Amino acid sequence: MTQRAVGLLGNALLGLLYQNPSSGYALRRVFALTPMSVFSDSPGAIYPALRRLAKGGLTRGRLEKSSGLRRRQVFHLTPAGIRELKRWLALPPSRDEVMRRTEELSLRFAFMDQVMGKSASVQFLQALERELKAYVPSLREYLASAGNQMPLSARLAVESGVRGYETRLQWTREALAAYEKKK
Amino acid sequence: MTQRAVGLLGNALLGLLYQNPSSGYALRRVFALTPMSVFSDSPGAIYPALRRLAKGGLTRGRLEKSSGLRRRQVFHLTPAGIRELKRWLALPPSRDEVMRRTEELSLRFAFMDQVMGKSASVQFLQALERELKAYVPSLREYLASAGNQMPLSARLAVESGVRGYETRLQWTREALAAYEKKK
DNA sequence: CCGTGCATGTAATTCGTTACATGATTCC
DNA sequence: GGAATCATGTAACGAATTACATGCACGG
Repeated sequence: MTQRAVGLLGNALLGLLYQNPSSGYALRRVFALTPMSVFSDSPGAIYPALRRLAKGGLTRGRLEKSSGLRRRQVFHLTPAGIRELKRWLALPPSRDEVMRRTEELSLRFAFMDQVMGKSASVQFLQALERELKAYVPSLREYLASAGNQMPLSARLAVESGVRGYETRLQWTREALAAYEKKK
Repeated sequence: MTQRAVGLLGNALLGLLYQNPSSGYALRRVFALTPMSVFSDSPGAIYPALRRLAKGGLTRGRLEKSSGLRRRQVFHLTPAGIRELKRWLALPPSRDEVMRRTEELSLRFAFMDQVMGKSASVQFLQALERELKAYVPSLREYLASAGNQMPLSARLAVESGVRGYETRLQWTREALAAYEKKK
């Protein structure tokens, strides 16, 4: 049982490598140049993470000598790596993630269609909608009861957070509609 | 020059202690029970952070013996602590923060009225609006150009992120209007 | 007397950040 | 020949997570 967690960065790397085997440098550029910029593109984060994945048997690197450039290693997933990626993607969105780790949920969902198929994506969205529908009202209640005694900027800051969750809830509905229309 | 950074958690603690001196336990409960739950309420995070602040001369603890409970330390800000808090709050929202560290911006803004006054809050919102107005279109462009080749769930995930920024932009306008009305 | 809440802490481990270091190639 | 880009790494440090440990007080 290789039940050790690989961390969020590790899973992000697995997801990207599933789509196409890449070098560490190519992965860094994805983090630097696309909206996946939540992750740092620093070599001190990426290369050790890639090494951990390889050491855990989840990826394997192939040394490319062909191009005239400096030796460059292209990583691809092993069967164990694919298993780990699927295990992670199959996790339903937890309450805790919905409340404080939205980034991780977005990342999981982004990979979902390709790796798990549309029906998994729909199930994920339905579960997410359920959780948000339960959470948003409790935040609104907090704001209604505690907001009056708060300074304006503090109240507005909380309001901004609540609006974020409400927007995400609205988004799940539109996303579900998009999957409906596809069929 | 005590120019060492105290970290996001450190600044959150300074802000809370400015409002009212508290024990570590009381601070933990704030993180556990209010929407400030982005921060962990684990003792392994809070107590070492409080100790760092005290060691840096930013806070001082007073041992309370009065209550029958176990000895309990109530921390309050020193003048240096207030200076550090104000220095942090005076930072304008950077592009990088707008893109990837929204939490920190929200936290700064939440404390702003009390510590820096309304005009600082308004300035902060104006700067934030400027940055968001510049950033959102570039994200929309990315989505328009790269979105077509992406799997549906990936495109929707990016869309969710963009919507978040758009919601925040809308919020800055309403927040500015709220300050206008107050005058 | 046992669980729950108040209250504070430490140790091991893991991970990210910052900064530094190296080396090849291409373009000007 | 020097800058920019491709490409990979390490070392020192800081900080969070998890898990454990302690101890008082109160209600049932």
